Amino acid sequence: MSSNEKNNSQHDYDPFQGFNRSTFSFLDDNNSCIFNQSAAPTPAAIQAFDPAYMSFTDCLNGGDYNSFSRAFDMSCSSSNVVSPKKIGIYAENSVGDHQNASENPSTPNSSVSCSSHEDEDSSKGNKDKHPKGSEDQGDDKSKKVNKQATKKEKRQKEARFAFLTKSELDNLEDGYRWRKYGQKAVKNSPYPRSYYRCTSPKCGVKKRVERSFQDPSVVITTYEAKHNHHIPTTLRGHGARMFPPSIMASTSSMGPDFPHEFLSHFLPPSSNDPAGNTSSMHYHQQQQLQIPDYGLLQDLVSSFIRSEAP
DNA sequence: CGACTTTGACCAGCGC
DNA sequence: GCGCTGGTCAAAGTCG
Repeated sequence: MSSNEKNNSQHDYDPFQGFNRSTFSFLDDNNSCIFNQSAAPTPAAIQAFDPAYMSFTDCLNGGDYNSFSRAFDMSCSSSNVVSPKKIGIYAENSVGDHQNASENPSTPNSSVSCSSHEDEDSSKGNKDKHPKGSEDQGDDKSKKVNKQATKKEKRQKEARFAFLTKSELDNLEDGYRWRKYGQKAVKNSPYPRSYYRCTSPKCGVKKRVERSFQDPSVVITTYEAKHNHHIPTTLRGHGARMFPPSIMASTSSMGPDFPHEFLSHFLPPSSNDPAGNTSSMHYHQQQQLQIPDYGLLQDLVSSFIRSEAP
């Protein structure tokens, strides 16, 4: 079995494998930042996120949620106790809650925030969709019902990850090809929410993109499920330039589980992009995020590869 | 002409 | 039951 097949067979989406030394923020159920890039990971934190010790998913699923706070030296208040579900709530909340996240005073320098969860609690996300006119089509109806039931079961296992990114661009290029299938006005926000679906056949990955009302410079991108394919080799725009060639070559061999979007926020601008106008470029320009060591990225990649190796 | 976006309508879940 | 809201569909339009 190839490493790719192994990836595809994996059930748990472990986006933070290999990111034990990265910089990111977690949000709790109050969308309060419970850990951000300003807090240097402790050895315990590194251990907590080292795939050799425990995967991120395992950590989330573990019984001792407070190990998070210990691991990251977080001074969690009673309301900041971390739990997988509580973290996950973030991705299910309305934009108003996202706004709270972005306006949270505890995250003034937090440029990238993320949350994750298995959405077993996403009752809304499990709702069945009946296409127009399906009621008057006997067999088609039953087929669609079965299809929807399957979809429903599938969705219950799909992880969602939300990223808060500072960018002038709404649709951050992450290397994959997306087709917009909807846009909705968001309550209490002048900015609409856009719905995208991966254009790759049989890939059910979706993402929602919306801009924070409180901080319009913040783009909230929520990913749902994982890609069952690699990044397309033929990309429109500058997508393929988001990663330096060495990183692209490495990550493309990792399989679809690799969190390209997440990683992209930690990458310096690609030297292949003379215009430097990728979303990540905007991000780094605006936030002046310090990349402590470019080699670290290679380490992260290597770490991920090791964690995926049989 | 294919890929993609826009946009109004539809549907289901939820709270009251 | 009703209204609100989030999520999705699909026809029409746009673009390269």
